[in-house]
Amino acid sequence: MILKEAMDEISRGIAEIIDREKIENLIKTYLQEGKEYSVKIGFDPTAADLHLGHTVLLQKIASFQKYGAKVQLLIGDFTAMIGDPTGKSETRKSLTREVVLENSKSYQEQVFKILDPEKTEVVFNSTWLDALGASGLVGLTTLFPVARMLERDDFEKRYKAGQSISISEFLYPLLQGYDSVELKSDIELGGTDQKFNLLMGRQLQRSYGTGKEQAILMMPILEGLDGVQKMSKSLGNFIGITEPAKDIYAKVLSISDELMWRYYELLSQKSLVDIAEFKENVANGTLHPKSAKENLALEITARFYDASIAQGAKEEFDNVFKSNLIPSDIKEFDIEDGVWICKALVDVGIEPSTSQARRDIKQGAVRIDQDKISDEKMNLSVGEYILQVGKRKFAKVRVK
RNA sequence: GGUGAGUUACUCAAGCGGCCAACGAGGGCAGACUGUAAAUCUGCUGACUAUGUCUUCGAAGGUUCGAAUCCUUCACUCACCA
Repeated sequence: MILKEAMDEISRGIAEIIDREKIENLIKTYLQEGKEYSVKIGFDPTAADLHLGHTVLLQKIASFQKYGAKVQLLIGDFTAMIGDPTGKSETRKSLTREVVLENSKSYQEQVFKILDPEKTEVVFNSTWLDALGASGLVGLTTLFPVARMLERDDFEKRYKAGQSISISEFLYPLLQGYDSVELKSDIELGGTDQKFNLLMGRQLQRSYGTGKEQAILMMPILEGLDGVQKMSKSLGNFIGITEPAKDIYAKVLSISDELMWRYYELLSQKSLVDIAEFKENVANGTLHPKSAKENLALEITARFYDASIAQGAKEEFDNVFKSNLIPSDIKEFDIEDGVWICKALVDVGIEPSTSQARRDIKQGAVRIDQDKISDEKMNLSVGEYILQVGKRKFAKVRVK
């Protein structure tokens, strides 16, 4: 009974599972005998900020922690220096060791907003990969043929398209797989884009005769705010978990209706039954899609803050966009008398250049104290003004 | 190592001596319509107090009144050959 509950929770939203039976047995054994098992999850500390895309995986791991998982949080400090080629259409530049280590620190701080630190062990793969040495590395490479390596989707594409693939990129999956050998993981979690690498771990565990073959559970890749490409920092379509509450709220509300259901499925903790009901109600017109989205935004915001802060973010949002009020916490600047408006807009950081400012004024996108302006040559005289560009960029200036 | 092709703005991609701050597409920004949704329509999309000036077409030189366009060298990428 409890096992079924556990498996239902574990299965929610997943993309693919390899060796489901094994996972079920591990959980069953835990429930019966209290025996723990290890779950590996790898993070590449290439970006120091976690976003909602990462939390899809983290939440799944948190579920495992309820059912006897001892989590091996692997910081790929060694492999990050190579750079994972996954999903990249071009060679990725590698990071220096210092940057990697610095990133991994802030990673850990953020990860424990979701994971239970008591049941998590943080490990660095440089621990064993540094020690592997050239001979160990060569040994590892003999276990896998190039032709199989080229089967990997992105390698295949790049190879056919005549783009360069460096040898070090071949090493990446091997080393990541080798981590599983060292950690003797029972299960490894990752995104679907990691399938090849995850399977490599399973394969290598077998090749090295560890007596284990990790089960694999893959989560779908969360689309970013654009709803098309995967959420990532470099594409700028992300919601960071350390962002201010009002930004998280506003960003969730800006996603498309279609994407909202995806976020519900992967990020909300509401039951699937509830979500199906929302969906139906929206379809038959009894629930406005905006309301459904507001609920989602509140829930997600509250996860990283709390319910009252989330509510505050909502009110702030409604004030600004429904009632056209000015946000309460806009930045203030002191500016000298007689400053050219375009210059002022650049100085307070809501326009990138005076050229852009001119264009926006021409298009009626710039407002002073709520009134559209059209004279791009005007100067600001003494007083206090609210400058606004578009719908969401504000600044308060005091001209002296 | 040899031969050939290529390197253009955020991305893709035209241009191959002046009409080029550089066609087009995507993206982005802004406006209209809305629910800061989608779809759609429109404008903008190097910088500069600006009917002009300046810096951009891999890098550095050169030819020319004039170069993204021609020449030389260098760097990088790709293909075929070895």
